[in-house]
Amino acid sequence: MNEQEKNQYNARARVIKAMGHPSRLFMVDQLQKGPLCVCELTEMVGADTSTVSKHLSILKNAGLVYDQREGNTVYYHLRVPCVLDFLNCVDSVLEVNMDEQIRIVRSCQAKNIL
Amino acid sequence: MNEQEKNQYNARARVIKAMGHPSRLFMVDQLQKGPLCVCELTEMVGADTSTVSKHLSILKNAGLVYDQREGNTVYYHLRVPCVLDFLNCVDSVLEVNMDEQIRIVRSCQAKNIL
DNA sequence: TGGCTATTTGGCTATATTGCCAAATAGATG
DNA sequence: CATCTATTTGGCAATATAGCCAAATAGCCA
Repeated sequence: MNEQEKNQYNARARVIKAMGHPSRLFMVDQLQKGPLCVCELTEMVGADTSTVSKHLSILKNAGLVYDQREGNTVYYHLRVPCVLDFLNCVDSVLEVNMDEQIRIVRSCQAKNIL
Repeated sequence: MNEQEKNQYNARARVIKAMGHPSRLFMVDQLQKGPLCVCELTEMVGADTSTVSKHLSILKNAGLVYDQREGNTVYYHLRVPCVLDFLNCVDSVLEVNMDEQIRIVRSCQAKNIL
């Protein structure tokens, strides 16, 4: 990894890291259906408003969402739609993991270890 | 987010978090071309072997890679190919961010702020 | 202006992550 | 068995992240 590659992977990792948190991932997922304000997301996530606001600013800094003020409520929009495929891929990883777990359990059962 | 949803997003976030590190992302990217041993990856990443080994175990625990021993070298394989699309999506986010930056700079130039 | 609601920011503690060194383990080979 | 190479694990210090409360800010409306 030379310097340029390092920078590139740093930038990429920053975007991915922004999604690597349950609440943030949930919010990104919800925003695919349409924009939501901080108060709605706070309600849905079930955490302190300040916490949700900070999560949103992380997503915003990563370029995943943008905000739009309307009166004194702020609506957040998903900026890049391809994030949907993201979740599909992650779910397929989880599915493979699950299959693997089942295979291991079965093999233990066959050997009478469990 | 009810309890079940919370568990689901925790599991998903764990997989994504595993990729949210420059070195790990780089390794996943490299492994798309084919399996590599720890020593090769260590060389490519340019960090301590123990560091690289720990990164690989994180990827392994997330179910993104699997390992296969051959003599006393261990080869790591990518387990789920869809991760390629992942990077494409991330790059498109970065591209949008870049465009945004340029737009902001231009607008400042137009207003003679810079 | 003053009060009201929505959101952001500052500050703090608890917890998690990172990366190195040193030591342990696994397998090959003399 | 001794030794060598490849890898993993333990331990530690530095740093980053998370989430809450309190305080500040932004925009309404009387």
